[in-house]
Formats: sequence, structure tokens, C-alpha cells
Amino acid sequence: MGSKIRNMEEFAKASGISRPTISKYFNDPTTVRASTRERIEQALETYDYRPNIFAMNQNRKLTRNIGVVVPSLADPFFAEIARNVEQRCIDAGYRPTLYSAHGSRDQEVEILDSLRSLKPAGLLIAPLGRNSDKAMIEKFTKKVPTVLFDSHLPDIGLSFGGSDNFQFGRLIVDYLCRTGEPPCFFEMKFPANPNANKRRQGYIAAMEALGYAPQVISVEGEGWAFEEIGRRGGLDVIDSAGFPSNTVLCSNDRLAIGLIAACFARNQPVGFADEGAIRIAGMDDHPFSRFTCPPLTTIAQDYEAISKHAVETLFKKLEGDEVTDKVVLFEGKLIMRQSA
Amino acid sequence: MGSKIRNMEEFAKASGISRPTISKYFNDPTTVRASTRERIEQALETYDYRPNIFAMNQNRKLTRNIGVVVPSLADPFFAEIARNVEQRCIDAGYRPTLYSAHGSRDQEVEILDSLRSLKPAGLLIAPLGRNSDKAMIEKFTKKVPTVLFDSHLPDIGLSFGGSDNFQFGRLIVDYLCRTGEPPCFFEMKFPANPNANKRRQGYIAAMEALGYAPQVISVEGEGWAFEEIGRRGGLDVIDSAGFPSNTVLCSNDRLAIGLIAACFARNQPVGFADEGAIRIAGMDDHPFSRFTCPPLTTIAQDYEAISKHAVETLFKKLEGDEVTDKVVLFEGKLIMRQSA
DNA sequence: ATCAAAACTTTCCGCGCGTAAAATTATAGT
DNA sequence: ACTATAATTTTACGCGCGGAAAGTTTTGAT
Repeated sequence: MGSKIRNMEEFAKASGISRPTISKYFNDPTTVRASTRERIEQALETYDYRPNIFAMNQNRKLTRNIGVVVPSLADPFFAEIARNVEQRCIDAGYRPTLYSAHGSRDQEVEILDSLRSLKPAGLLIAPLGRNSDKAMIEKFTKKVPTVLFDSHLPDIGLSFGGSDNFQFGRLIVDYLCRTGEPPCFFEMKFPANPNANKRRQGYIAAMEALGYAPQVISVEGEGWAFEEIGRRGGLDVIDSAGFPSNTVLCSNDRLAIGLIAACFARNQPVGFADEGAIRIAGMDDHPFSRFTCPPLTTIAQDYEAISKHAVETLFKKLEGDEVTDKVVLFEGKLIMRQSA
Repeated sequence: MGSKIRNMEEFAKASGISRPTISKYFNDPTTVRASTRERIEQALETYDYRPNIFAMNQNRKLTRNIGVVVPSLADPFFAEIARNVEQRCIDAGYRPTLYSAHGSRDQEVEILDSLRSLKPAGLLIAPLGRNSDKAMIEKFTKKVPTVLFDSHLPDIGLSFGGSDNFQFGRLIVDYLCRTGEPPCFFEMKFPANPNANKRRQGYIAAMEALGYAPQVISVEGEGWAFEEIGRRGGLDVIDSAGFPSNTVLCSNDRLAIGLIAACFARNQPVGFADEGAIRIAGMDDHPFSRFTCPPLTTIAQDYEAISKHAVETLFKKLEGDEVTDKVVLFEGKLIMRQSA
């Protein structure tokens, strides 16, 4: 009782069951008889043994490690989706490990590099996007089943699941045109993420479909400090020609947050109600968007659906099934608040 | 050349150096002769071998794994400090693994539980605080060298490094009193984090030192959704008695962000300049604080110093030195913006 | 050139578990 | 009660590396 169990052999002896059966149990409890399972679990409670994870993974052809890689954890959007993905992995009996590339190509490469030695059963990655080392990632996906999310790299990985960013534009342009002046589009000149391009295209297509001339404003700035880029760009526009419309659709919420700050700094009111105010809308439904002043009208990404697709697609593959859906897109939902 | 190296033995043969020496090199490159080191590193480039991490950790008494645990990654403050801590670990040749308790006591316990099997050389943890299972954490720290940061649990771990939250109150109360009406204090009734108590005490002490009567407003709400709690609480106060002062010091920036949103919703102007406006200040210098409307006056935590202390203290211990400083507090810096 | 210290090689064992093969036992079904 | 099948036990080997022990070579300083 008080004697500590040091390894599986001792635990087998203590529980009165052979070691190979114990081993089977830990690999998959359903492969042992129910009566045996109960005996093991009972012994497990009294003896508090757990197998050595390093010894386990050393010989197993397939570990139960899952790598989860996001481009940036400083962005609460990714923090939230990572949380969701992690939980699903744990529930399925896998061991997720979370990594953030911190917006850096080198870090993304390093993460994959060091991930190799973990012999992961699978990888769930939201790539940096434009800045990713695509060849490196592709090489990795040849060895490890990989599902992409958020940001799509064509022809890489088993599957991609993310938002239908093209549809985002249509959805919000329709709304904005219905309730006021047609919007101009506010974005970074060199967006880190390919989703931004889809969003611009969606905006342009929607405007043209409604018979309006699209107007795109691309501001300087690279990297992942979107709020600051939005603020600087916003100040520049306001201080020079001003916006060509009293309605501004931002490529994402973080840019919009920066733009709202710029408007405030220049005493430019924002919102749909006041005379002389400009309307600002974003995309993502960032956790902070409901606390901007005014609260930000935006398109909500379907966090749940995206993380669910990523995890379930990977597990389907790990269980031997073939993955058929190469690309799955999820619709966004219009979140009406007071900024537009 | 094309033949792949499968293990250390093959790599030893290929590089013309004995396996034990190769083993020594990977444990600590400085323990082998410089000429040998060069030969190994040269072979390493041509053969692209890396030791099996599971086999390595199986026998080593001390792994180079470091657990990094934060209460919530949805909070960019922790995301940022985690990034800082991780990088320092990597630079020192350790393998950090990041975990978030997502504000949940059970998750925090589970993380430590599953961390055990990783045989970590050390643990860097920002505990949940009031809600932590202190006995469990203490038990863990008996086996694994642990440094606490951000949130202090008395008598647990080798050392604690965090902000001098008491000083925060003094610093900002002095400033606010010098430039306008003495502030009231806005906080959660049951703060998740013990720092909140220190901050309140600092506020009260500073007010009394200046000869003013402290006024504390505690709003309902539990958990980690601080912005929403601040917004709801703010609306309640505004809709009932109003604030007892035109200056409100919030226990943290996230509450302040919610309060600013509440003020906006009630057409209550915020800032130091306008007539009839209330001044709002926070504490933390949250990444979003510079983008609120108006930008938030706050006390900046010294991220760098906190993460540096945590990592260096742990490594000092791992290298055999004794740790003497049980508690190290870092001063905050006043960040003057337009909200106050 | 000499010699002790440092670094290296050779040889060996063990870590904790996966897993295969063969023998044994338990289960379920007519 | 009998059998086919599934589950378990016994036995044995191997994974890739850490690390100890003893012998050999290299190094660097006199």
C-alpha cells in the first residue's frame, strides 16, 4: 500500500494482471475485457501509478502527441481558438502541445523543427500565411498528418478549415449599403495573412454586385501590430484627404480598433447615429470588439466550427479513414453594434 | 551520405567519434574538447541527426523540460509574459512547454498532474491565485523546483517575482491627486487574484497619507471576464448613485476598459481635459490600453524584469546555487495618457 | 622529452515500456 | 457440455540512449 510503484511491472504484480495486458489498457482501454478494465482501474486508484511517458513514446510507432501551432498568442482570437482546439484534443485522449510563432517566420520553422523530435501523431497549424516557409511546412506535412486552420496554404496538408472570408465581405457590405453610405475598405498594404486578400475581394465583388465603385485604402505597415498600424494609417488618412465615404469597412477588428482610436484622437465621432459621424465596421468579432467606443459592428468567425473541423478531420485520419474535404469554409455571422 | 542516420550509434560511426562522447556533447557541448566539438558539429550538418528525445529523457535524472503555466492566455498580458519567459528558456537551452489554466482551478490541477509525467526540471507558474489548489501546488513544488510570478502564494516555491502592487496605488494616487480630484477605487468584490487586494491597500494607504478619505466601490462578478464585469458594474454605478469622485482608479486595465465602455454607453465623457468628464485610470499597461478612447492612463508592469527574475532564479537553482530572495517586487511606471 | 591531467574509446548494463509469438484460459453461443 | 473465438499470460527481445568502469590517447606545461 505505502510501497510506491516504480514501473509497469510492479504495478502489474500489485494488480494481479500481466504487464502486456496493462500495456494494452494504457494504449486503448477498450481493447481489454470490461472486467479486466475494472480491476485495473481499481488498482490504479489505490496505487496511483502512471506509465513513463518517455518510455511509452520511445517504441510506439504512433505517439498521441498533437502539435498545435498558431501565429501569435498575443492575439486573443488565436488564444481562444487554441483553447478550444486543445480541449478537444484532450477530450479525445491526445496530448496537445501549444506553440506560438510570435509572428516570426524563423520561429515557425523552429517550432516545426523541434516538433519533429516529439514524433507527433498529428499537427494542427494556423500558419503565419504569406510569411510562412511553405516548402518547410509542406515537407513536414509529408511525414505528419496535418490540418490547417484559419489561414490557407494551397495544396498543403490533409485539409483546411477556416472562415469564408469572401462571404464576410458580401455579408457586411450588404448590411452597410442597406443602412447607409456604401463603405470604403481599409486594410494593410502588405497583409500578413491571405485572408485579408479574400476579404478585399469579397468587398469588391459585393460592391460591384450592388452597382457601387469599390474604394480600397491600403495603409503602410507590416507585422502583427495591427492596432498600431490601423491607428497610424487612420491618422494619416484623416489628416490628408479624409475617407472617401462616411463608412469604413476594416479588413479586421484589430485594424478597426486602431482606426477608432485615431478617430477619437482627431475628434472624429464614430457611430451610426450621430450627424457627421463616420461608421466603422470590422471583421472577426475579436473579444475586445464589444468594448470599443462605440462597440464595433463586425462579422463573427465561427470559432467552434473551425476548431471542431480541424480536430475531427485530424482524428478521422488518425483512425484510418480517408479525408475527402480538402477545403471547408464556414460562414460568418453579422454582429450589429453601434459603430455601424 | 544519402543513407539516413537512425540513432546515435550510427551517427557516431559516421562522424568517427565514439558514442559516449557524442552523448556527452548533446548533454553539454562545452564538456568536450573544442576540436571534437567542431568535428561533431560538422558531421551534424552533413548528416542531419538529432537524438531521440524520449530515449534521452528516459534515463536522465534531470530533463531539460520547463513547465510554464499561466492562468489565462486569453489575457494578452499573460500571453506577452509567457512569450518572454519561453524565449529566455529556449535561449538557455531548455525546452519550455506552455500551459494555460483558462481560469479554472480544475485545469490548473490537471496541468500539474500531467506535468509530472514530463519529469520537468523546473516549473514557472503564475497561479490562478485565490482559486488555486494551494496544497496541490505546494506538493508539486516539493518535487520540482518552482518559481512563482505575477501572483504570490505565501511560502510556496523557491521564490516569487512580481509587481509591487502596493506601490502601484501610491504612485498613481499621488499623480491623480496632484492633477485633480482624489480618486475613488473601482474593483471586483471577489477578485480572482491577490494582487487586487494589494492594490486596494496601496490605494487606501496613499489616500490616507495625503489626508483624503478612501472610497472603494466593489462591483459584483466573478471569474476572468474582467471587461464585462467592469462594464456591468460601471453601468450600475452610473445608473444609481454615480461615482463619489470625478476620478476613478480601476484595480486593473481590463476593468477600466469595461468601465470606459459603460461611460460611453451612458454618454459620460472620459478624460482629463473636458468639463464634466470623469477621469479613469487603470493598472497593468495592458496591450490594448493605448487604444481605448481615450487612451488609458495606467501603471505599467515591468514585464521584462518579472520574466527575467523568474527564469534566472530557476536556472540559478538548477545549476546548484541556492536561492536567497524569497520575494522580489518590481516597481511600476506611470504611463500618462489622456484618460486621466 | 617527460609526465600528469584531461579527454577519449571500448565495453557493458540498465531504463521502462512496446510488441511479437506461443501457450493458456475465459467467454459466449448453439 | 462442447466448441470457436476472444482475451490473457508467459516469455523474450528490442528501442535509443545514459552512464559507469577501465583502458588508451591526446594535451599542455614544465
